[in-house]
Amino acid sequence: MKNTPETLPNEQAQAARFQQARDARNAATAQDYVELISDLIATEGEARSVDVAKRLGVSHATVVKTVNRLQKEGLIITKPYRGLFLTDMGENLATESRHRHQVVANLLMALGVDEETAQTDAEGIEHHIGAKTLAAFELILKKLSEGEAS
Amino acid sequence: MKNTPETLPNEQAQAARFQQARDARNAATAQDYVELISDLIATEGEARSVDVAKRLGVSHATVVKTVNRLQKEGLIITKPYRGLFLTDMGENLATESRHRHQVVANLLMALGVDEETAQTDAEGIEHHIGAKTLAAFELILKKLSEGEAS
DNA sequence: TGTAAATTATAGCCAAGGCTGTAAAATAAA
DNA sequence: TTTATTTTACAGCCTTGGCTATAATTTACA
Repeated sequence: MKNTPETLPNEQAQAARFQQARDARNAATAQDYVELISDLIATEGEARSVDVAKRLGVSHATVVKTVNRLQKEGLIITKPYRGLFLTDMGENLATESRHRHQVVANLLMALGVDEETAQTDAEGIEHHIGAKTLAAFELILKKLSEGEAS
Repeated sequence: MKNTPETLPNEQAQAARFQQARDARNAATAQDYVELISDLIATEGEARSVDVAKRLGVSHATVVKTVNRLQKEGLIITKPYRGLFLTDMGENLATESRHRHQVVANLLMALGVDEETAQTDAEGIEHHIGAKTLAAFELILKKLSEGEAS
């Protein structure tokens, strides 16, 4: 079970990788919120913070605080007692995030992972998929769907 | 570009997914530290906090603080001016994390992603790969390496 | 209409993980 | 041996993202 490398990557390169992972972690919250709000509006007609809290599995106080921040950042609009809405920027981010999520989940399932596991792991993975990796995933899925007479 | 779902997942199920993603995020730091310390010891003979800081791309003060926490958690041992060491628990976590990292990076490359991108994205993705998904990835890689006369 | 329930907001707390700046200790070099 | 450099440690600050408890507001119902 010895799997240590013989050499390490270049110092700056490695630091850049970790930095990118940290950036992705920090961006994840905003993506989760706008994606969920967009989904709630699409399926339920409205997105109330109570429902966001329930679906994220956090307290409503946490949601209120985070929503306030995302509102300042220009992603969300709140109409008190009338639910949460997305700005154009928020809607664009939601669409993009949802797409990444779907691609990741579909790829995992194509690789033999069951749906529930795929959905769960995709929830974390999606935030760390760069443009190149996303393109590679899409290409694989396209190939598989074309040659689906396997 | 409308990709909204018609229905939402079950509320509890969705909350559990987000919770798991948050748990993975929280565990990521410890994994990054022990993995890097283990790699440094293997390749350089020692792991000093200065080098950990440089390779993570954070300040040394941040490393000191985090190392103190991980020491309390029983993963790391510090011998001042003699570098950082891993407990058995830390070594086990490092081995496991490194393995996951390698599997993820190899799979990305097998799917057509270039090495640098694979390494970067793997740095974030690895923390969100559950046992089932890891097994699926390993199976794919095994199949590919067996039928490598493609 | 008036009251109960639901929803939203606020206050205050905590831990993690960043940072800068300063101090101390050990090592290396003059 | 003294001095300079490197390494480590510490103090104090910030933001994010959690929490509970309490308050305020709105909606819904009796």
